[in-house]
Amino acid sequence: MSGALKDAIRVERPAKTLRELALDKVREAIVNGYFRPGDRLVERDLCAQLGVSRTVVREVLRHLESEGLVANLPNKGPIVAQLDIDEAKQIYEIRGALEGMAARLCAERRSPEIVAALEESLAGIRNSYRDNDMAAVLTNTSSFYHTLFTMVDRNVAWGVVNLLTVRINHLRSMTIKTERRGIEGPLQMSKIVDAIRRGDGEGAYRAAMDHVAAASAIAEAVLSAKKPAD
Amino acid sequence: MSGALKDAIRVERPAKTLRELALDKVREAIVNGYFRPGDRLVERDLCAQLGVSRTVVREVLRHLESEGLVANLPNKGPIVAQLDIDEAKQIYEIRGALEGMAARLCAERRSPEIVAALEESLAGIRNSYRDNDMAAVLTNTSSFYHTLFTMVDRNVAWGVVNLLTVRINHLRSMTIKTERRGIEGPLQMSKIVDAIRRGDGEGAYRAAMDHVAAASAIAEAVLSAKKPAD
DNA sequence: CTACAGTATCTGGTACGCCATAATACGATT
DNA sequence: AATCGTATTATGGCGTACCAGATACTGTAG
Repeated sequence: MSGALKDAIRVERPAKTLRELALDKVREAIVNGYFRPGDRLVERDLCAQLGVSRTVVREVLRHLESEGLVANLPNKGPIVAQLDIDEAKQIYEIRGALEGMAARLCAERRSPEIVAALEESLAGIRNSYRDNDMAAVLTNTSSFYHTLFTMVDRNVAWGVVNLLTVRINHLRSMTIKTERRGIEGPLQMSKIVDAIRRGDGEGAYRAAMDHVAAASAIAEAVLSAKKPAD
Repeated sequence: MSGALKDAIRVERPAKTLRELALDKVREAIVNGYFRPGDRLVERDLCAQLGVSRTVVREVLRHLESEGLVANLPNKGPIVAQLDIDEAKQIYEIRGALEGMAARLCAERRSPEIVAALEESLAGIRNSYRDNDMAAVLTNTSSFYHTLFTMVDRNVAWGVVNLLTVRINHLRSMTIKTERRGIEGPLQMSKIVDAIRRGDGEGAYRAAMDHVAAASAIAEAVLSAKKPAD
């Protein structure tokens, strides 16, 4: 029994540690707003709510801190990180640079598989918009970019994008609900796919940049409209 | 006593928690090779070596894990992450995209302060090369890029670059020792500064990309020359 | 009504113990 | 002697209890 075959019969084990489960739970809770920005995250309360020990909770908080989802006030403890408008714009800008890079690489590869995979994701997004299922829009959008990166073996960049994206997730869920985004969003993304199909690296780069730039502009509008009332 | 004045007399406290100190120590130990890639990081041993409790050690390991410096084998525990050549190339590529972006922004701002600050860092690098002080070369190079990002208020991107850079740190220390790097490195960086000085955004972008591309090529050569013997 | 002391709350940190698992060594059985 | 089963050990995962220091809150005395 040699090499790759050995993995085939490997027994699938849960393998998830309690800490990982707790991490996912808390991250999810933050991302979809169960914990609001600025909320204090009291260790012992989390212990009770999650049903795990302080050891686990502390490790989870450290992890989320290094992800930028949680901020730590000295001698006061962790709170859900606040997202200021400048930081959000920076994140969109970085995503633009990286997604543009990935789009260019996809275009230069001229592979029909890539185009097919991207179109499948895009169709999923259109369907989700039609069904008004905003959660599905988000996951399908993620999968679109996931294929964009992984098809050209850029998993590190994908990891970075993912890391940054969770920090602006509640913004994302607001931007996609915006008027006209249901039409313009998929339109911009199809421009990316078009450029990739015809092997136009520069065009794919620009199209990807345009798409996040549009999202950034909407996010800025949403955010500055909300903050003054805050 | 009102407002800003209150901070003036504030007693400067260490402020660094024990965990942060331990984090820095371990990261440093990994980055400059005290712990080699693949080494197991046994919690209880680290407790003894660092003189802290297991709780702290565990939090530190989690943090380094999310930084990509430590990998966790299921049921075996943490080891120092191995760096494969493909991942290194991806990291250099991302740095190219982000540093190029920052350089372009610097050029577009046309501010003499930026040029002055960059030239100061560059002079530091030249001096360090002349003195054959490789550690100083690294820190000065970091400071060069630090100013590149912070002068245009791109602290998030700087954070990303920093995060990625630690993962290839031992590569960096090998590339700068390479023949001719002491001449070509600063030369390429001065091209970045030149482009910024004349407000040439596209040129600055290309120059920054060229610089990391060169570093990437050297790193690839170093890495592929070393791996077969491994 | 203000100042101050006491108290509750919470994090940062430590110590210790228990359990599960993996690997290894050891011993027994055929 | 080879194989199989069983202790032992090492280690991570997890939980609990405790203490010190900082902060926020509160009630009381002047």
